[in-house]
Parts: sequence; C-alpha cells; structure tokens
Amino acid sequence: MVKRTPEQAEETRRSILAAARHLFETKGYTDTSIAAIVDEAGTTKGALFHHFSSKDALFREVWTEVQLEMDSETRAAAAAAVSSTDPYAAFLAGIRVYFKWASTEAYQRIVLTDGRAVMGLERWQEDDDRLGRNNVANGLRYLAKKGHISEERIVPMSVMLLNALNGAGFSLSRKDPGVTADNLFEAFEELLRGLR
Amino acid sequence: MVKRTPEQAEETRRSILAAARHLFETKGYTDTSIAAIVDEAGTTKGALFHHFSSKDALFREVWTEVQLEMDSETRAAAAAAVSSTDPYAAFLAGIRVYFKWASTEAYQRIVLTDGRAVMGLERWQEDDDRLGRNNVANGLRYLAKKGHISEERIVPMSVMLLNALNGAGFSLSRKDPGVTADNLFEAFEELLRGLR
DNA sequence: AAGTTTTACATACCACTGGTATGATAAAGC
DNA sequence: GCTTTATCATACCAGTGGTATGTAAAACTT
Repeated sequence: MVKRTPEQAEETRRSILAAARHLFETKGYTDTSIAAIVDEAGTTKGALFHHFSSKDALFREVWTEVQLEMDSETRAAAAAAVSSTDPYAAFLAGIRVYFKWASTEAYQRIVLTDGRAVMGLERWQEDDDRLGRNNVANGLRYLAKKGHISEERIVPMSVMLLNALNGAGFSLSRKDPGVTADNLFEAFEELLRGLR
Repeated sequence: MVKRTPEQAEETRRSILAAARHLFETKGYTDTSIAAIVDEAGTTKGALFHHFSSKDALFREVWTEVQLEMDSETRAAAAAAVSSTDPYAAFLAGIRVYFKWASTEAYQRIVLTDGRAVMGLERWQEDDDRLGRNNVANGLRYLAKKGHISEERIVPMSVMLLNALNGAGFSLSRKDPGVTADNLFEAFEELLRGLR
C-alpha cells in the first residue's frame, strides 16, 4: 500500500524526525546522509521529501524541537526557584539547567555547532536568540529592576553571558584540565554578582 | 608543461590557498566547491590534491593562517599598551583588537562558525584554544598576580570571557538593536572589572 | 651528456550526495 | 462509483569530494 491514513502518515513523519534527530545528535549534520535517515526510520526518500522540503528544513525542525525542550525546562526550573530573599535565585536556577544542556554533546552538535553553520547567520539570529538570549535578557531585566545591574547593559550583557555559558559547556564536555561543572558555575555566578 | 620549478609550485600553492580563503570567507565551507577554488586559482583539481590532502586539510591551513594573523595583531596591541598605572590596560587593548576580529564576517565564517563544524570537537579543542584562550588566560594570569582575580578562576574565566567576546562579535555584526561596539566593549570591561 | 628518478601537475573516472520526476495505490471527497 | 488527492516508492540526475592514471619537465645520478 502506498497511501496511509493520516495517523499512519503522522507516524512516518515522526519516525523520520526521530531518526534524523538521533543521527544529527550523534554524527552531525554533514555526516548524516538522507539515505541513512530513511534507513533508520524504515522508510524511503520519497516519504522524507514528501514531509520535509529539504535536508535543511528537516534539520530546522529537529533544531526547534531541541530548543523548545531546553526552553521549557529552564523556564520551569527558574519559576520553581523564585525566592523573596535572593533576587538572583531564579535566574541562577535557570542558568544551571541551561548549563547542563550546553554540556551535552547533543545540544552542542545540533544547536551550538551545526545550527550556526547550517542555518547561516540570518536564520540563527531570528531563531536561536529568540529563545536562549531572551531568557537571559529577562533574567537580567529582573535584576535591573532590583537595581543590581544597569538598565542599558541588559542587551549586551545577555549576549555575552549566554555565549559564556555555551563556551563553558564546551569546556566541560571537552574535559579541559582544571575545569568542573561546579567550578564553571561558581565562576559564572561570580561574574554575574560582580555587576552592580 | 606539467612540472614546474619549486618557486612556481609554491606560487600555485599560494594561489590555491588565497582562492580558498576568499571563497571560504565569503561563501562558507560547504558552499565552496573544489571546482570553484581551482577555477578561481586558475589551476586544476590535480594541483589542489597534490598540495593538500583533502578539502578539510586545505580549510585547516586557511584557518591557521587567519588565526595566526589575529594572534600576532592582538599580541602586538597588548604589548604596546602595557601601563604601569592600569594593570588592565594591556589586557583590554588586546581584547579590543580581538573583538574587532570577532566582528568581521570573515573571522566568524572561518574560525567561529565553520571551524567548529568542520574540524569537530577534538581538533577545535587543540587548535583554537591554543591561541584565543591562551591569550585570555595569560591576561587573567597577570591580573591574578596583581591580586585582581582569584587564581583558580583563571581557566573557567578565560573560557567564558573568550566566548563572551565571540558572542559580542556576532551580536555586533548582526546589528542587534541597541548594540554598538562601544556598548559591548564597555559592558565587557564592566564584567571584567567586577571581579576582584 | 645520458639516463633515471621524482616532482608537479592535468585528465578521466568513481562512488555517493541531495534533490527531482514519475508512478502507483489507497484513502477522502463528491 | 467516480474523481481527486495524499502518501509514499522507485528511477533518475547533476554535482560533489576524492582517486587513479598519465605525462612532461625538472632534478639528481653516474
């Protein structure tokens, strides 16, 4: 049979997405061929190109999936950690979760490494910074309202702090000598609290 | 004729490197074909693969070339700015030059974006961090000796600060609203001086 | 000076890639 | 029941990085 019910179609679409995510996470974008994806998904190129217009488009869907998971998890952690005594608590809780993500090979491959190279600068600007950076910016905005940071520094600081975390994730997963997760997180906290 | 003198051979090698650098900088790694490189260089694939073992190897040579230029320029700027009154002066002078590099499309394409994706994590660890991060680490080491920063924070801080600068470069070239070069540099300086 | 080896390419070729065109079949709509 | 349309499957294509082979001139040997 060649035509399926909508549920079956949705299932093949999901299986392609899952296979693509798995391979992109482990082998990277360029080392993952369309043939390998449809092979792992148990279908054919026809199905893939029916559901996704190109390899890039498929990658972007995987990318969005990963980013949304990261986003909801960090937001939840921050929301759960709001404290009336320490204004930094919620922000740092979110940071800690993001830092955990940024230390995984999967997140590095898809979002931090391949994402930039594949989607180019324009796309990466629109999408990535909507999520990661907006969260950091919101955290800083709160600190600014409490008087812990200067208002006009919010944008540049959010850019730099997010990228500092990305670098920290790379450093950790690459096992730089003298670097541990706690080590890095404390350094970041020090960096942040140094601002007045 | 098919065999050239050593000087002629060196010339074709240089022309290939120059063409590759130009195309990698403007179009990126994946969108630059070997055919396009040898076409611009005025030679053939045979010559390219005689001088370079693969497209990756050619890219790595371009990459190294760019990094060494950046390295010598930042070191020179830092050396020229040593001050007996402000211990931060030399470090910040080097940072300012690096920041200028990180704001160019060429440096972003070759070193920050494609470099990671092409060379993978292992290679990028060995090479990139040898240059960029060691310079930052040396700057911080000096500040630590002067008592402006904690000794065991040098490694994690150098990782995070370098990546903060990379992010700042992206932000600037992408023209994020409310972001200027001075804006970012002052924010970085504030970040740095906040450490004690 | 002649012969041999080696360097520096040029050309033809190859397996594989992402993407397209075409075809087939069953579900949905009328 | 007939047409249309969605969901694939297969065959095909231009272009890719890389290799194998050929070739002529430089460099080295005797």
